[in-house]
Amino acid sequence: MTKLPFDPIDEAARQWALRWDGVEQMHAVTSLMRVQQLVLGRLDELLKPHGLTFARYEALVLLTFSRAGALPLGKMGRRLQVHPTSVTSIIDRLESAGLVVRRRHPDDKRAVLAEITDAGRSAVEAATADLVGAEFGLGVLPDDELRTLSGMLKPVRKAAGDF
Amino acid sequence: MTKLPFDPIDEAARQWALRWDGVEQMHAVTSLMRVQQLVLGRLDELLKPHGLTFARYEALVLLTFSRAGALPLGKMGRRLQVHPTSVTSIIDRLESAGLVVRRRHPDDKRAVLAEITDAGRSAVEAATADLVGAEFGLGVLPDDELRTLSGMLKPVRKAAGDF
DNA sequence: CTTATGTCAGGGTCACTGAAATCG
DNA sequence: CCGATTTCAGTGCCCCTGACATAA
Repeated sequence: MTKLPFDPIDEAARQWALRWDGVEQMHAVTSLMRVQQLVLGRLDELLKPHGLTFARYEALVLLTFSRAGALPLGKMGRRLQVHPTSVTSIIDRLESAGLVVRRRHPDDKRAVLAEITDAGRSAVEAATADLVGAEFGLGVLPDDELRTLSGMLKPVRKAAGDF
Repeated sequence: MTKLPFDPIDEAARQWALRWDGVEQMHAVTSLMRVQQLVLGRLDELLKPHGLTFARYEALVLLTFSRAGALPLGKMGRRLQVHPTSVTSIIDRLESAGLVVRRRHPDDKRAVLAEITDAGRSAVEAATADLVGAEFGLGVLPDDELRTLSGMLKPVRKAAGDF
């Protein structure tokens, strides 16, 4: 992964404009993909010592936010916007690591609750400290730009039917 | 994937602020991940009829931009910012689909050139028409916001050592 | 009976590590 | 010998489809 003497996306956009429409969209989409990859890579690197991936970390954080420290898997999937089978897989691995336990739902016998353990809570705290310390890999952007960024991405999520 | 009656990221940020720092970063990172997933899903959906994924489409476009319609695999990897083994895999599949052929480099016998075929050029044109027609899944954002978005993402790429 | 919940099997894409062969 | 280029084997991650058993 050598450093290039120029911005590869700017260069691609320059060539793109010579034959096709939508340069702004193309540049933004390509930038989005690349930054997501870079940031996710950095976060996973930070989370690795804690035995977590970002997806598993998000699930653990969601449980931390729930009053009982437990949620049905289906509800977690809808909140985290991930596929039902992915939730099963994520909880499987968190359970193997002892950060979560599966329990039967007291009222609805179809449902399964994922409940965070003490080890899970410790892991979330330690991992969060590392992520916050590393500014989530977005340290180059000031807070007002971060708010602008989030604000511009929201209509995209809304248009896609997220909420 | 049911629609939620509220924004799950706003809700997560609200809870986050009650116990940890870095809400702006957390909100931006989560939004980035989600939007990337949504947009990539849409693009892959548009590209599927053409037998392409977004990664393979990008490789094909890069070849279209080269003067000879051919580039060494290593150079493609650096331009597309993907792992060397991923380039091999991507070219493997493009070659199976008849969109690209492998040739020996005339000067450097270690290197392998990927050369786009006529079928490859047709596929790029057709796929591009579909992507541009769908505004790359970013139709809700006006051009000036797209430029702002790309402009804010660039320092992140630069800080990560992309160029 | 219909719908909702969760699990499992299986396929697909891509990232990465480590090793190897080839050649400059 | 060192380094660059490419390939291959294998692992891990996550997404998705389809089928299934269970229970509301």
